[in-house]
Amino acid sequence: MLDPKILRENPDKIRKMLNDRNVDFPLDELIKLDKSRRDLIIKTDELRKKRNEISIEIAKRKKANQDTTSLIEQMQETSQILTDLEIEQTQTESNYTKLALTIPNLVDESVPIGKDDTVNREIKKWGKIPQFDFKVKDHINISQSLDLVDLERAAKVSGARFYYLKNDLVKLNQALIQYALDFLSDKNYTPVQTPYLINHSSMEGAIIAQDFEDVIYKIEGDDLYLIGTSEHAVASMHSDEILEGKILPLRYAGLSSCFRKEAGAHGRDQKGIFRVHQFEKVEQFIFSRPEESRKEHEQMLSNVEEFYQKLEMPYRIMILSSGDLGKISAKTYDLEAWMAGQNSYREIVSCSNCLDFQARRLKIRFRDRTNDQPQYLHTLNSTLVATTRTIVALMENFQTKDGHISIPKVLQKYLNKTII
RNA sequence: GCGGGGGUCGCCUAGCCUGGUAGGGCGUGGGAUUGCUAAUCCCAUGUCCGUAAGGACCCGUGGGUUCGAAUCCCACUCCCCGCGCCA
Repeated sequence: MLDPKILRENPDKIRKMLNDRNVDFPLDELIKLDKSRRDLIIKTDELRKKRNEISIEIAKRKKANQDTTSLIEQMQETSQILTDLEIEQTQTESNYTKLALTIPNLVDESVPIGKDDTVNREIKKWGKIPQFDFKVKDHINISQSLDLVDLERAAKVSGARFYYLKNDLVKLNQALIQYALDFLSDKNYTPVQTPYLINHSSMEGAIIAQDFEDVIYKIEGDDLYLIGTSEHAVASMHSDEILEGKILPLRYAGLSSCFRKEAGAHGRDQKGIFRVHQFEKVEQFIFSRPEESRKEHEQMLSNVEEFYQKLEMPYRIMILSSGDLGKISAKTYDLEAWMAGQNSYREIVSCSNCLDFQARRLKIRFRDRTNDQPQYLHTLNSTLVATTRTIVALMENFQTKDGHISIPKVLQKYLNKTII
């Protein structure tokens, strides 16, 4: 949700954003709805004022045993007009909110403008791309020969894009989670394992409606949705709250399984565990003062870099262009890890600043002193590790000549071995 | 799942029976005063509209009855206690 003040005072800023994002949106209709919504508030407020005045007068007269017939007649009349107006107001309000909830976030000035991912800008490369003196295998190959993944039976039991992890890959999955939690705990993040099912209003606060269809599973018969990431559950954790300014920034290390429909991804990354419906993720989530969110964003990214450097993982950092940017994000960095089996960089981390966009939808505010006007805070989120994708990169980059996987130093103590 | 009790403006609580401007305490912020970090007193402390003056809304949520609902009625929801089931 955008600040309605921008809508009123600077609609061109929004028009530019829609253009930059290459999004169709009936902005004029939203402006009109905002206007009529406010007009109706003024009208109904006036009527309620009148009603309150008469009501007080009736109470007074009743106490004094005076006649109230004409006043009650007036009340009846006023109430009738008010009821009609209220119906109109509720309708307008709901139309406004419905539409306002679908508008995407503003785009940060530092974001490259362009229609799709071809315009994403690389800003950094780290690490040496591994060279092999043998025929490189992809992760599917490796996991099959080491009996680490069973895709066929998963397909039988659950369908495409599901998997059974087996043997040491189960432990590697856990090792990544544990390493990530330790890593963030050391940086004073509060670990939080979230509910995996959340209700509609929480989900709608965290994402935009279209995404419900594309990525979110719904539980039949209940007002519950499977989270696509712990971000959804952590963001809504403080909904409808006014936080004390002094506790900011709030930094959470969210842990959860993640569930995604991956609608529209048919044909892409069809095989293996790169693109799946379920995986585990440790996520950085920050509630920040507005003036500090850009700094926090950079800090999150540098945490991510440190994490993957310690994992000895070659990567590059991209800034997503306006056309590729998620609707709720104002600016997103992706970390793309080198994947030897595919001979290319692939996305494994997404690091976003949502500014006050989610906070407005979820009504999360803060203030420094009791009598201050509460203001919306900023929310930021970034993958630290999404297990399956990082496992793919580890398998492919750390493969050995004899078909095994060597384990990066930082993970060895969690796995209790140096090779799989 | 069944039975019982509950949800009041950050926290605690009054008001509900008997409908008529939601009151108090604590905490917090600001101020006054006192030669101490204490005490006392005053003001403020939910949301929305409005530049403001001001006004409207707010008693878990949504309906209903009524001129008027925190209060009466219905449904839902969450919490607590007991029973049942259960990793």
